[in-house]
Amino acid sequence: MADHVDLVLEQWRARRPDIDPSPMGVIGRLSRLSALFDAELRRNFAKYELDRASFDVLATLRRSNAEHSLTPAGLMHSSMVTSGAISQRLDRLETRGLVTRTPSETDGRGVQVTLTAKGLKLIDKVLPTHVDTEAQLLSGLSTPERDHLAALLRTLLESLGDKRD
Amino acid sequence: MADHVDLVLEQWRARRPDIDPSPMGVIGRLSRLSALFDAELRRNFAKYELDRASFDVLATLRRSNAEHSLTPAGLMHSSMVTSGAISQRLDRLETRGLVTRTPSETDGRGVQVTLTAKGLKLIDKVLPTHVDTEAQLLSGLSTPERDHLAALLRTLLESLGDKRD
DNA sequence: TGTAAGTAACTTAGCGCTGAGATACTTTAT
DNA sequence: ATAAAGTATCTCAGCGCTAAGTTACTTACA
Repeated sequence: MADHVDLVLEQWRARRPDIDPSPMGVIGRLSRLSALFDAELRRNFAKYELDRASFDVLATLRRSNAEHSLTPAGLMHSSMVTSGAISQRLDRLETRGLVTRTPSETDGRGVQVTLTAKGLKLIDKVLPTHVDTEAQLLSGLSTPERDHLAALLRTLLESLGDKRD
Repeated sequence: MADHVDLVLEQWRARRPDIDPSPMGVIGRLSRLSALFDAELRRNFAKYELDRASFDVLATLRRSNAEHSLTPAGLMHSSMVTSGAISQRLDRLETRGLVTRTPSETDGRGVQVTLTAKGLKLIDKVLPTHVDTEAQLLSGLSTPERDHLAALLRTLLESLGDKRD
């Protein structure tokens, strides 16, 4: 049994036997899987005229609180993109009537982003199909394997300083 | 102990208790790690006036064979991007004198891409620092944990049809 | 042999993101 | 009270990618 990364590792060992390429065995596979997952999840989003960026914002608002409401800064922290990207995502979602921007009552600089009824309806329709797609993508592993994988990835994230907030 | 994804899972269980969000425990962490790794590797590439795209091409040529030479199609298959992206990457690398494009002798449509001496020197300088950076990123796991993680990721890649070629 | 289908590489419009910077408001310190 | 520093959001030029389409060549077959 061998995947693409096994070939790459073999090639490196042949051409540069002085270098231990084993870290690529983890990081190469991880980034390859990430790309494959992304492509597949995108196919599902497209059925609902969504992309990853829009889905991320809608889903983050949906799960955040009962009001489905956050600041742009809150969305930024959750999404790992810059503030400029959030502004542009919100422009698109606002144009489509899926979210609203309301000035903060307490802070003149602040804005509150809230799911509209239309946005709520859409994300609640897409979410189950999204989770189903993810489950499909993981169906090559048994449940204990999946749990073990999640635990290893969590250890790694924690070692890199990933925090709850 | 909890990472950012644990928080997300809790939020989903609170807002949508009818949906089992556990697939996100794997896929969410995986894509988060991929983004963190990418950012850190980029910092290293930047020291050598490289980006991920250029590094990928140079490294693929370096490990491919003794001539350090492939077709654009070969580079495309290895890199998971489109043919248009490869054309543009090669434009940039050719302009910098790191690779050459030579017409194929047997196929009038074909092109052979080869590392120049300058390109070879650069990739051989960057490669050890790249692997070191990767090893650093994985230092939160023990060696057996790393091996186990690589094995689980390989199983998953194989289940998704990832092949050696 | 001629032509249709297939293949390799390239071109380009459009897209979303980054990084830098601008704007407007708030907090802190004097 | 006022200036300086800090914060929240937005704007925009530039970048690399995708998707669609083009060009040039090769292969298969009628």
